Amino acid sequence: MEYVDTSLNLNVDPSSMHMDGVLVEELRRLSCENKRLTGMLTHLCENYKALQKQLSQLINTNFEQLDPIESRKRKAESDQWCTNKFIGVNNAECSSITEDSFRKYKDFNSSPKVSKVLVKTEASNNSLYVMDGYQWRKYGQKVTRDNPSPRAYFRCSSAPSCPVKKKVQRSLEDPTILVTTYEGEHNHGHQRAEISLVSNQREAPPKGSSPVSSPTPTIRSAACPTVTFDLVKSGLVELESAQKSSIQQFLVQQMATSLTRDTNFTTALATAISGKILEAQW
DNA sequence: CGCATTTGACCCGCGC
DNA sequence: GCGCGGGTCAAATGCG
Repeated sequence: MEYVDTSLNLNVDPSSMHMDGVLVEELRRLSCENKRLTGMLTHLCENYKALQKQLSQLINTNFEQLDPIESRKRKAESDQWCTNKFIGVNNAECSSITEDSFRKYKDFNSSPKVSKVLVKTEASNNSLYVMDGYQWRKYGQKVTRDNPSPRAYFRCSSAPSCPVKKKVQRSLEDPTILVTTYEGEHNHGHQRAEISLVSNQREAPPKGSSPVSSPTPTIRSAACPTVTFDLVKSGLVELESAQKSSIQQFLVQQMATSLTRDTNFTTALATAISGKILEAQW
């Protein structure tokens, strides 16, 4: 796995080298690394903006069209939302969604405990398996009146007592989109990373069925309503084999840039470096 | 043989 | 009370 080396060798031995040259060399190296990280950050921001724009457009244009049945159910859902609100379940907003699109999304998905995820799949893929990092056990399937495609029912099997359930059904308007409805909250930690991939074998479809639905990587938070980004469409992810390494690399880079953007971290780092230098000089 | 999925039967809430 | 539809159960089935 390729990764960004953010480590700093602070074990400077003054007796084994000339301090001035070493420091200049070190500063030069840090400067180069800083430039490289800045470049990565810029690239990351551009990708982020592009994704955000695409998501916003997708939500604005397609939300009502994707699942008109849901529009009819909104009254019932809002009743449930009131019940959930009474229970006192709160829900933090996802920072990755624009305020406007989130408001639309929140209106659409008006229950804090019931979150809906739209997963874009390949046209040839007709399975109802959605990767989200948790283990799910299918306990039922039903053809509903309003939608000819079957609805699959899953229970979270990551933990024995986890109450979370999910329903997966293809959108009536766009069969390549899986409408996944999560109910409840996980009472256990994530077993895998937030971004899950094809390699999640537990949720691989049974033998004989079509390949796992996929790999539109889903980026989600366990605590808030979730939105799936269609990275396939954006062109950021092209091949399944490339997905894992690119996403892992992306995560590492994101962590690195997050650290470098954190003023507390950089201050502490500067203090540590200067402390080490002073210590070495003494 | 154990485990997960499939699928028909059953349960339950809601509207009339 | 009855019918309808969504949700769940559990026996059957299949696979490693």
